Amino acid sequence: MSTLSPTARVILGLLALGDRTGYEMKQTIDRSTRFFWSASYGQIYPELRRLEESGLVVSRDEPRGGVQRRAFELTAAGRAELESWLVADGPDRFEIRDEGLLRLFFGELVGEEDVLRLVRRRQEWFREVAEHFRGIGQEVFGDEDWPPVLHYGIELMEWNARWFDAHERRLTQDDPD
Amino acid sequence: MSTLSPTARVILGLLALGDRTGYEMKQTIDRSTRFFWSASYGQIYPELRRLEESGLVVSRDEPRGGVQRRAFELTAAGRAELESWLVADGPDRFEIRDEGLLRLFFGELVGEEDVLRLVRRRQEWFREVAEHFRGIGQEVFGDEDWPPVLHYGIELMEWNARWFDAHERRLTQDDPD
DNA sequence: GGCCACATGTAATATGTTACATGATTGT
DNA sequence: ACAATCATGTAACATATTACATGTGGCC
Repeated sequence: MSTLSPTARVILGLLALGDRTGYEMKQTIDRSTRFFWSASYGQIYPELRRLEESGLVVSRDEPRGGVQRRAFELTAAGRAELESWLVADGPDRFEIRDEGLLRLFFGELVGEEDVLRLVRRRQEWFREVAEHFRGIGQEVFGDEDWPPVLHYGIELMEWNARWFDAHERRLTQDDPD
Repeated sequence: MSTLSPTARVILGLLALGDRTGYEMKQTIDRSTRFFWSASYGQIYPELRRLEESGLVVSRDEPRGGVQRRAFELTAAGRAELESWLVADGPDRFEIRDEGLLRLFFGELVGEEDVLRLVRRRQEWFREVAEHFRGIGQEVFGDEDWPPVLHYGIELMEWNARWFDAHERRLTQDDPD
């Protein structure tokens, strides 16, 4: 019994939400889960094959005109697997890789102005990403309710921007210059 | 000219901050950068060898009694490489992998009570991690000033806990049950 | 004719974790 | 005697990105 990778579970989830092809899943991922769980074609297609081999999904060819197209759907086993993951109690993987924080961590090795430049770039970047997320929200959901995780993403980016605002103030205030 | 991986740069940075052996670096990483940039022995030791091959660090044997021990230090080239990274303008890698958010994303596939259980577990978990970070701060820095990134980590965990508090309220309020 | 969106897939490479092997020293 | 800490390292495996190859169909 090989435990499924989180990426495999994303795929099962996307099938449950209505996606049918690898291409579609990649698009959904880029518009929604990418921020907290990304995946590339190089993962998606091989994973779909593995999932079919283990009987959690089935596929059939459904070309659109001359464009080849393979549509997947969950089997009963796949749906069961998905649901047992969704309600499980186990610890969730939580990882951050943030090169900017790394540079801030090593800030004492460079001049104050360099740290300030870094801090200001981050404020800007986080605000841009927040705006980008809002754009996606408008585009995909318009005036309907936006999904909680989209709000989470926007608010997290804004929190970060504010944290770096505050950090800039700390740096400029207690500095004799 | 092979561009250095972020992990290689962490190593250069830790050398600049005073670490000397792979073991020491691993410890520092586990106590400080792990939260936003982790690394295992399986990365550290091979990376040190590569860095020495490219002339950015040098090592010599410095056994402590009978315990073998290899102490590294930055070369001029290594220090230059480190500093040029620290002041560079390029975009910083920023990645999150959060399985809990993934489950929240798929929340509509399960019952409300299951989502609520997930949300409450996250509140708890984020508060525990915040406490864990505070513990590290006390242990390593005591009453001295704590580094900005440590505050960042604590505050980020607390922000998360509060976000999930608020989300719980949203779920229980506009629910007819 | 040319570009973009749709669509699938692989190979090479990069990155990272886990488990294991080895052994000295310190403290209980 | 034994556990914990100091210390180095590798092999197997897992995970993920990038670049490439290939082709259709719709639109301007």
